Amino acid sequence: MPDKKDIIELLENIADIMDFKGENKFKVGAYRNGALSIRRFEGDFASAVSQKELDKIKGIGKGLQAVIYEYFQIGESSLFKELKSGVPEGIEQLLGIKGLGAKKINILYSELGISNIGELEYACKENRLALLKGFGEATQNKILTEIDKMKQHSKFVLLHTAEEFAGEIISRLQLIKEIKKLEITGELRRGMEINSSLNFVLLISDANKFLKNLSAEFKYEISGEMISVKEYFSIPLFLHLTYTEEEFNRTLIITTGSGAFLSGLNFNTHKIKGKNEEEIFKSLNFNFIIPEMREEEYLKVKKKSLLANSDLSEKEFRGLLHFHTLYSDGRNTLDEMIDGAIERGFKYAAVCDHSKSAIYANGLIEERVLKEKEEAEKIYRKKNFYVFQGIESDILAEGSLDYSDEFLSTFHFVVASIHSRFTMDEEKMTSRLLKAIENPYTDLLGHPSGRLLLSRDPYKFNVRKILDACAANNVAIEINAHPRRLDLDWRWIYYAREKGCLFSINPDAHSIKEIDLIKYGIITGRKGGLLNSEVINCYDLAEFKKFLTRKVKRKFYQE
DNA sequence: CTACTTGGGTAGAGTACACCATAGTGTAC
Repeated sequence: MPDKKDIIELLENIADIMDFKGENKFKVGAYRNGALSIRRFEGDFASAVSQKELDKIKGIGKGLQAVIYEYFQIGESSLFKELKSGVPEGIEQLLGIKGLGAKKINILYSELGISNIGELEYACKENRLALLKGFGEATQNKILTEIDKMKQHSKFVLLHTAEEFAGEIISRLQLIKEIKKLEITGELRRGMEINSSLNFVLLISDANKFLKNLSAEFKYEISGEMISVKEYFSIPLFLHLTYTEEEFNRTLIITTGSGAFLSGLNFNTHKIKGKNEEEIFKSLNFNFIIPEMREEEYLKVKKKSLLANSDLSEKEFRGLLHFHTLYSDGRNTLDEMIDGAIERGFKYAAVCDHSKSAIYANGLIEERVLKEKEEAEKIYRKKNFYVFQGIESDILAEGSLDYSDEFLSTFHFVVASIHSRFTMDEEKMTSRLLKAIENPYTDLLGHPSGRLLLSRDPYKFNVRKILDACAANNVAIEINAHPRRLDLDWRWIYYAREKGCLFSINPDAHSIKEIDLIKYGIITGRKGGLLNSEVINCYDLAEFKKFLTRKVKRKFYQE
């Protein structure tokens, strides 16, 4: 039986091909919009289909209904099949290249017969693109750079993907009874934001039997005590074999790394001995350091008080700050999001939908803000759970936020973030951010660098100046927990802490499920040694209210 | 293609920016 996800994918694929073929852009848009409507549809999709009730979903008209019903009935779409015939498969891949859209790809295909990335790269290198009408040297170079980046990025996966992979490996390895003990190690154990390989340490009882059983699960190569599985995931998998407890612990430390960290501590790997990691650190005259913090950056920190092990954990989080709802581009109602927060043990929340200039995200004009605020108060009264009236206000090109000061003053909590105009020189971007930080109503600088891991570089700005300004202006810094962002980069956390900055770790959730992404932000915070006391989400309700009124007066709900 | 308004027809996300070409298009957010 097809499910919601299959239909969304089908509609998006149809839109892509229509776009490539130069179909009417509103028709293409209708398919894209239809996919979005279904993505946001809250009810039971399968039953809506079987009850023939799709016409109740806004954005799904006659045409799309026919496509969906057909797909449910016969498992395919005749429209999609027809569209697809004669379109090479690589076209989809080409759409993934930044700077290349349907129109340009169409020209490349019809003029030069380019139908995949390999051919495109070759044509660029032969200078054939620059000769086409509408193309030039700059475009050609940009495409080459993008292809290069794609190749680099394909060697990594994001943290949550690595975790997913690891889960699959663990469930398969658990079938092999010669494995007495198993532990994740390497980049994933250190909570790195991107991972280039998966690593496990195994304690094995019988090597021959183990290898025999392993070959039933994986195709592997063996070299010394290390087994590598190359073509199972997009990144390689390494199993490090040990046969005694002591060996297991030593290997765990060595493979956890990082290499630079261990050599910086002058860890003599031959001398490593002990029942567990704590003992091993102790025997070498070091305090135990949690895996996440075992990085080169740790060794560069001068202020001793910053080097205590991070005590951040999910159970200390009381405030769910910065999340979205159906009002802007979220997939759940405010009411549902609050239920999600309550279920997860949060004690209060601040809804921060997009502001009015975020048109692409259905941002809120003043009138709609008022409506959401009203609802927030209602929910607060009904559920006896504090719902702060927040906003994620766009930082405009020159640094002002996109509501008047008067209007801004009516929010309980203001996140300021950049969502457009990323390409500015460092000086301009820095002063743009500075102005936003100096705005008296700004409480939090959202995803400070704008990076999208493995996809978009951070914008250029003077990070030190910005972190200094956050400290000076009492503006907290976000560690956006979305695995695509993990922004602020953990490498800057020690510097910010030294300056006395406060932090806020937020899932930027666009659905109930995404609230759980907060754990990746916590891992990232732990990498910088962050303490609960430095994270405003760990404040209790009274402390958080106090934080909100540290600079400006704010009117909370009347008791 | 969809929604809305009207009973057949029309509008539909807005905008900055890079690039190529020297006025306009394509793309991304």
